[in-house]
Amino acid sequence: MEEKKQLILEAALGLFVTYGFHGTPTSKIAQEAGVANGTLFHYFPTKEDLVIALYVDIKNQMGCYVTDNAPIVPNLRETLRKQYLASLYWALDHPTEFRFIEQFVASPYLQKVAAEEVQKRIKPFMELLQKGMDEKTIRTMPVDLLFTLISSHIYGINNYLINHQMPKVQEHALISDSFEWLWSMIT
Amino acid sequence: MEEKKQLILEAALGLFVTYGFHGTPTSKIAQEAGVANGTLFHYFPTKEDLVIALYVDIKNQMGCYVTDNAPIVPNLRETLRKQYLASLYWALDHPTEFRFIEQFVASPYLQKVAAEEVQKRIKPFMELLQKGMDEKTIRTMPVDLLFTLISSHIYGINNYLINHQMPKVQEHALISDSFEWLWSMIT
DNA sequence: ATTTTTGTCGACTGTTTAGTCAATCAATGG
DNA sequence: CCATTGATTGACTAAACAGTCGACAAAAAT
Repeated sequence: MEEKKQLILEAALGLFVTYGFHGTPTSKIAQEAGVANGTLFHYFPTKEDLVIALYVDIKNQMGCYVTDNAPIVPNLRETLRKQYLASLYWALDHPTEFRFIEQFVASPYLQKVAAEEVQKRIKPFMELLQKGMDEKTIRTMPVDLLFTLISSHIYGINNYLINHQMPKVQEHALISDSFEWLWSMIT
Repeated sequence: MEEKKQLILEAALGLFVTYGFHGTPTSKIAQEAGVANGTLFHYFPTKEDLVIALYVDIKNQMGCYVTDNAPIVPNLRETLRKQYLASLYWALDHPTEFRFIEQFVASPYLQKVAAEEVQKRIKPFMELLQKGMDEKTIRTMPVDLLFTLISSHIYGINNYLINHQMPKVQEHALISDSFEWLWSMIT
């Protein structure tokens, strides 16, 4: 029965984002999830385990969404564009999850999650970028610098979108434009 | 006698970055600073006050450095370049402070610090960007979107630089290049 | 039918924590 | 030289916290 585990993760997510890791007692998480205190520790031996499990879970969700909705096609630019849009739309649809990720990666918890765990999902994407540089479409630079550049661009745009509510149409136009800007930066 | 206040801020900075806000008891901060527990609360009535004071203090330091080292000159591109470089070099020289800022802005604490406090320092910079758009040098877009784009670019580059140690010469070359990339994105 | 495993509960605990307080101490100023 | 003010101390406390435990229930396995 994984149902309660899910409830705990969901409750933890909301509380962490609102009050921070420090300001969220496990007791409140259990209460919010509608389970007993002990149940929480049955699934997550320590609070840290819970935090990290939540991170891994969310990263997986996002990863699945992107790989499902942004297929790799022959054209590099189109592939990249699809991945870019998919990432942004996922983030827009999951603002709470996004905030959690932000909070997590800025915290010392990040160092507790294995590097491979982080790298695993993004490997195909890295190879895509590398190919783009090999065929001289994309500017030559260390591939993980390029990745950092793209990631922080997405983070930035998303933060802007979160803080400036606007109609869907306008939102879409902005996202579409911003990819062009990104593209002109890296080519 | 502001000396002890400074000692407390310095101790807090190091501990927060290493253990996070939650993982750092006020008692350890006082101990590390070499002052009594009560002294800490004499200067900062609550732990939250301390965290926020530290944020404001660091933001001020950074702001001073940039305005001192990156004068506004007639040429927009050069002015922007100077500000860009100054920001990055400050961040490179103050990795701990930078990490703290990252952690802070991702945390719920951010909402406790008045918006004006945040906006105050960057106002001249915003006006600079607005002027660049008015004279059609820079792409037309909401000015705070442009600001977000530049900020996250700097954050990204800095994160890369922190995680990939390299000789000063190479570092400088990369920073110089990355400004060109940024410039090609926003013009 | 009986044992074993697994999930669930919530009262409980030992520790840790933010914050208090009454008592000194240092400095300033009238 | 005293009075007032502000800085400093560290022992103290009340509350909050992460995590434990023994009991019970439900399901699975034998």
